[in-house]
Amino acid sequence: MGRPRDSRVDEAILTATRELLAHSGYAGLTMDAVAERAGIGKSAIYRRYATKQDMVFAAAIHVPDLPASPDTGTLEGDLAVLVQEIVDHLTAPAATSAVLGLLADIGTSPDLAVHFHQTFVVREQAGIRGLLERAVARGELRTLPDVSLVHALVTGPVFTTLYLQHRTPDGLAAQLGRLIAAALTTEPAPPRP
Amino acid sequence: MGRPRDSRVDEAILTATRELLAHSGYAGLTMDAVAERAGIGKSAIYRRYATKQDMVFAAAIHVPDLPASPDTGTLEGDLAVLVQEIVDHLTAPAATSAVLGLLADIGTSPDLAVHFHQTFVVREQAGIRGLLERAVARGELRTLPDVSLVHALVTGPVFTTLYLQHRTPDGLAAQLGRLIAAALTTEPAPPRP
Amino acid sequence: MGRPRDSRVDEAILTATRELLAHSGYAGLTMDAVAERAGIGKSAIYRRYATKQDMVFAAAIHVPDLPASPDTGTLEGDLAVLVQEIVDHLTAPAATSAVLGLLADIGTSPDLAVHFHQTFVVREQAGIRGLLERAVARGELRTLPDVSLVHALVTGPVFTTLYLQHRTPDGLAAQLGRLIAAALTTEPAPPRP
Amino acid sequence: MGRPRDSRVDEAILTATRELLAHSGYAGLTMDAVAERAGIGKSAIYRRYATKQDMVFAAAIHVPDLPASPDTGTLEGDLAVLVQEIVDHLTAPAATSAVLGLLADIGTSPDLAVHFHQTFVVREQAGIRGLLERAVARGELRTLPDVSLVHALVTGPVFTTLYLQHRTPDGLAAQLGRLIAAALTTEPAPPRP
DNA sequence: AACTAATCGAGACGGTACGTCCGGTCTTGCA
DNA sequence: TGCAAGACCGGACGTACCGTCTCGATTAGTT
Repeated sequence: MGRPRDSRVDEAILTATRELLAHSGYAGLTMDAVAERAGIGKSAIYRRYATKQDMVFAAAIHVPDLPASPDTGTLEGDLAVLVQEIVDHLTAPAATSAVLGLLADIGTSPDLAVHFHQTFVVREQAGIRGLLERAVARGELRTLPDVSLVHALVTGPVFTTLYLQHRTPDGLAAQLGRLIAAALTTEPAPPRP
Repeated sequence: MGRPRDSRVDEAILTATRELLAHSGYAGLTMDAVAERAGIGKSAIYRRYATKQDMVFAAAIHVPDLPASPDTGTLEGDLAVLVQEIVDHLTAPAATSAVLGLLADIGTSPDLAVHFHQTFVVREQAGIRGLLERAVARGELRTLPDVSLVHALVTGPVFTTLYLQHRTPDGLAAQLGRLIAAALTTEPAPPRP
Repeated sequence: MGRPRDSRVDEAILTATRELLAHSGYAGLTMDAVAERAGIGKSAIYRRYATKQDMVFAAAIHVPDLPASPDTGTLEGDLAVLVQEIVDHLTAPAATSAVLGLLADIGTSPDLAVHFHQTFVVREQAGIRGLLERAVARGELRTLPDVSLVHALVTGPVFTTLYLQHRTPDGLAAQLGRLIAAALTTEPAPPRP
Repeated sequence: MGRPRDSRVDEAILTATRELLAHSGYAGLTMDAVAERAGIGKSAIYRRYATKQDMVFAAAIHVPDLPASPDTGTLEGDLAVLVQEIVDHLTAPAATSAVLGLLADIGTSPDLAVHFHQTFVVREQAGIRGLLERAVARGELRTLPDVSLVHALVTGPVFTTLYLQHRTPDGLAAQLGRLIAAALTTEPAPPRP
């Protein structure tokens, strides 16, 4: 009952957070600054998000009902599409500085850790599993590889490129798609007799 | 002139920092807490390190005169050894929480960014370049691959495994060595005529 | 036109305010707490009272159509009755903590100041004036003393006893009545020739 | 050990508090405003005073080593001097608004209550006791009156005049001295046989 | 043996962000 | 229109931390 939440306030918070993230980065983001820019009171923020981390997560980690990745017909194509999706997520101006900040703060709050895991690990691994099963069905793969390992191979290089090398990931998706497909389809050397 | 620095103070700072990093994480680490635990004054810290980041870097990022990775005779072996070195670096109790914190703070300080880049990117890529050149010399590779890409393939999955999946990287080195070697040695499909 | 105000709501507000005043004091009194305890909404309060001060005033300062103090036949007796009335007003559990809070907030709001003055100063001084005029008529006093001064002599000691000394004012009315009557009826020393 | 408190900071806090009290009153006084005006950090304030009340008390209730009131030779004169001292205390620009605010907040903090009592009640009553004993020794009084009662008679009317009537207490000291002396020296009517 | 100069522990300092709390206003839907 | 529920803005509170600074007390090397 009572007065319902004003959806314009929701929007204003998220927008202001994204703008400030893009402008000042995660560390330079202030709750008061968000409130002021959004033209709202701090209480309106804390009514929605318990901590700064929660708010940034909601604002920066744009996770709609991720549409299941399309079937491109080949393992390599599917992988390339998946990598490109991840790249697109992480290169959104707000996300870039937020992801690392949140990742660093995970040690502080178990809640945040669970939330992060659900979004990035569980969700992505589900997509990867589907993708691999299609490859098995097609005959590209003989057995289903370790999903966690493929997840690491897919997301890891994107992280390194963005956050360690600070390079623009142009062409990364295609390259990674090809390389990972090659790695997975190569027969491991049979154990010596 | 004047009184020389006390090397026991150096030790006490680094030890206390490592212990507190392992116990409270990067975000929970306080300069006052380090000083108290080390039994020293804050001025002794700031005489040595300009910022919290500098101190943590010195304490957590154990970078001795990296001994050039040994030649194991195969690309796969060399890659496995390299991955294992990276894993060992990052799984040191203090490093785990420090690396992400520092990475997140890089946006704040250009100095830190340069320092980090020198240590992680330049150094590792030099090792990778050598490793790949050996493989070319052996005939395992026909041409020298893009070093940045291989760097991403080598370090990225380690990051994902540790910081996203929060799994212990047992056996990761061997698996990654095999997969990356396979990916690099597979001939890319020739363009259709 | 529309729905008439619910008198049970009026009662609930006043009762809750008094209970909370007695329990938490003026500073600890919250509008939300009053609403919750009264089982009503905050709008019902603010429809009746513009500010917290107004509400507390209405709840704590019990001012009916003050029955003119009876004529006891002597100045001393009249004074004692008046003091006792003031004591009774101020020792009501809710009033004790409210009066000081309101007095302190007077600087903030001129409206409250006027309201307070009307209730405490004007009203009481009117009573005192009548009382003194009776004494003049009786011959107990030769001239009418300064009403403000007598007002200060009558109300001040009650304040001190309650709010500075935190003592129960047992017997205070009788004592004050006797002392003030004595002071007023004593001939001031004639100016020396 | 360590760096000693900077006495200029002490001064700056007290001065800023007094100025703001005189300008904005007790309710309008903000810790941030005090810090800003004093040109210091809030931590410097909270290192010295646990709460806003403590700070205001220290700043507004100017209580040096109260010099024992002089012996004027008569009870009336001694009383007038004492009243004037109290008036002077309370009419200091900072004190006027602070005293009521603190008095109102006493319910919140027992510490503050004790502090207040020590300063106003114990100290003043000690002065009054001495004054009355001198009057007994002189023969002006036959027996020592109730100190609490005289305390109420002395301080109460000042409170009423300042805080209820909002009048300037010109001439109040002389009037009160005369009236209270008269009240105390008048023989109570002997009980009828 | 005195002097000089830098170090040391302790802790105060300015500044800034945090998350909480309240007062007074506004907005729902029900009666 | 009244009412309960509760969201909203604004702004103060007291806490915590960073990096700087100031003490008095060491502790070398230099006169």
